[in-house]
Formats: sequence, structure tokens, C-alpha cells
Amino acid sequence: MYDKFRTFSEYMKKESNSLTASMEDYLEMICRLSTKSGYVRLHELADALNVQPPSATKMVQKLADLNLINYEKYGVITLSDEGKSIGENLIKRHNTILELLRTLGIEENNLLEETEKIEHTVSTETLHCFLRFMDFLEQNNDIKEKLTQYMKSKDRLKVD
Amino acid sequence: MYDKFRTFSEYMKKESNSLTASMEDYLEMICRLSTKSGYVRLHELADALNVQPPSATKMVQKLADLNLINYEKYGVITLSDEGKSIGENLIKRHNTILELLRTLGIEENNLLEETEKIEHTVSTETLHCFLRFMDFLEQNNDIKEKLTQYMKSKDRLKVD
DNA sequence: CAAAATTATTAGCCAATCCTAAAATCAAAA
DNA sequence: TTTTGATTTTAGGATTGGCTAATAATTTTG
Repeated sequence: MYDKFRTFSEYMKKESNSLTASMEDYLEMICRLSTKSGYVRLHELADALNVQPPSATKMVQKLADLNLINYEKYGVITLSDEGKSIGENLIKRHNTILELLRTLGIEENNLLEETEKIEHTVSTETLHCFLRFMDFLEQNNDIKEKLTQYMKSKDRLKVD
Repeated sequence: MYDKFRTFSEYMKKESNSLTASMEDYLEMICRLSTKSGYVRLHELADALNVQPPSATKMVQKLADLNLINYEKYGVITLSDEGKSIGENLIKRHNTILELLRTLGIEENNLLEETEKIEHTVSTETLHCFLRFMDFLEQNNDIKEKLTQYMKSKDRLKVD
């Protein structure tokens, strides 16, 4: 009857070719931080993700093994071509989710956290649907406006 | 600059009072499976979640420690009042996400998996926004119809 | 250039959740 | 009632990604 269900852990176990949620976080952040100067230092990365340096070291070594970044001990972190390409897509995905949540009225205070949690869980197909939904609103600005107004007003039909 | 970011693992670490994603999965499923007879057997639970029995044993023991279920070795699993209440809310949350994703045009094939991944990540506030969005569509059936048509059509504005 | 300060690594630990293999318990049938 | 078969538990292992404490390398400063 319920044979199609899986636990969260099992869904989140990535296939061999793809990245774990944390790997995605690191790569995404490396991508953001390296736009200015072209490289990142380990401690900047650790700071930005609010982890301790040893955690960053470990992950950076993993990403280097996967050839997504270039890194040698005590050195500087730069993105490989593949890493850059993936990282840019991760950032796009992040921005898409963020925009969607904003459209649906999630408060600015919670936007980042909610985005960061959700982004790792959505498939490409789902992401496309989200984009398509926002296209729809772009093409129907009256509806977008009406929706925005509605989401702002406080009273609700159902409470939970 | 990016000091508000966290890694996925850190976001998903629950505060002491709340449940991990996997605990939620188990509790939710126990709730579903026990509606008929009022109880669940361990192997039913393991089957439904596609895990091996030892994994289910361990988790069931944890949930019993938290007084969310009643369980004694080799016995039958029943929900405590608190477990039932939480479980029912988890199912509501599940259904809300599922309905939202369906509205946004996610294919039936992917609906369950996408729902199960996302459900653990959204806050109560976000959930309320989702509900409110669907209220909006209920109250504006013309818009809902137009959106559905739009999501069905294949061509897209942007591709990624 | 040597000492001090900063940055990064290693080593080792923890928690969560899955797994397999083997042992224990329970229930049903001969 | 004893045997068999199904169910469940225990024991032990793997992976992931955090952490701290101690060490090492690098950079800055006096």
C-alpha cells in the first residue's frame, strides 16, 4: 500500500555521480566567494558557512578529489571548470527557490534559511516547474499583483 | 557578507524538543498505518519505509523513549496521545506540500518523492504561506484554471 | 632573521541512520 | 509439546559531517 515511501536519509543519499547536500553548500559558497578575486581562502569559506576550519579542510579535500576545485595544502581554493559550472547552477537554483518563496509571501527574515533547506531537495524537473510558475506571474502581472496583496493580508481561511 | 549562511546539516540538526527528519518519517508512517487497526507491527513499518527491520527496531525504541509511541519488545506499536497529535500534523504537512507541488505542475510520478524530501525542511510559517497560496487559488478559480493550463503547456520562457 | 601571530592540518571523537549476520523470541502446526 | 517458521533484537560495521585539541606550516612583525 505505502510501498513507494522512503526515509529522508535514503532520498538524500546521492547517486555516485552527484553531490551531498553539504558538498553543494560548500561548492555554492566557494563559487560566491571566488567571484571577486578568483579564489577563496579556507578560513573565509569556514566563516561564511559558520563551520570550524577542520570541517572545511575535510570537505575541501573531498571536493578536490572530485576535481571540482583546485586545492593544495595550505594553498588557495579555485574552481575547476566543472566545479564552476556546477556551482553556478547551484546558485541559480538557490535564487530560483528564493524568488519562489518570496513570491509566496515568506518573510524576509526566514527567506534565507528556508531557501537553504529546500534547495537541496528539489529535482531539476521541480525546479523547472518553479521557474515556469514565475514566468506565468511575469506574464500576468495583474495576477501577480493580486496574489501579492492577498499574501500580505493577515486573515486566513484555514489555520493549519 | 555571507555570515548568515549555514550548511544543510546544521540547519537540519533539530533542537532538543523536535524530531529529526527520519523520526518524522517513522512517526508519520506509524500514524498512517495504525488508522485501520489502531496498531502497527514492526515489519509492516519497516516494509512501508523500505528499511530493514533492525533499523526500524532502533528508531521505534527511540520514539518510545520520547513517549511518542507505546512499545515493548516483540510487541505491537501504538501511538501515544502526543505521538498521534504530532503524527497527524505531519500528515497534514505532507498533504499540503503535495497539493502545492501538484498545483505547480509537478508530474504525478515525482510528486511523492519531491514531497517527502521537501516536507522535512519547511517551517510552520512557510507551511502557512503555502496554505494561504492555495486558499488564494480556491477563491480565484479562474486564475487557478489559467495557471493549470499554463503549467501544462510545454514551451518555456527560460530554460534554466 | 627570529619570534609571534595567523592559518590550516591531523588525529580522534560524536551522533544519526542505514546495513548484514547471528541470536532470541514468539506463534503456529504437527 | 516439540519443531518449524516468522518476527524481532542484538551486535557490530559503514558513511557523513560536524566538533575539539594539538600540531604544523605560513606569514607578519619587531
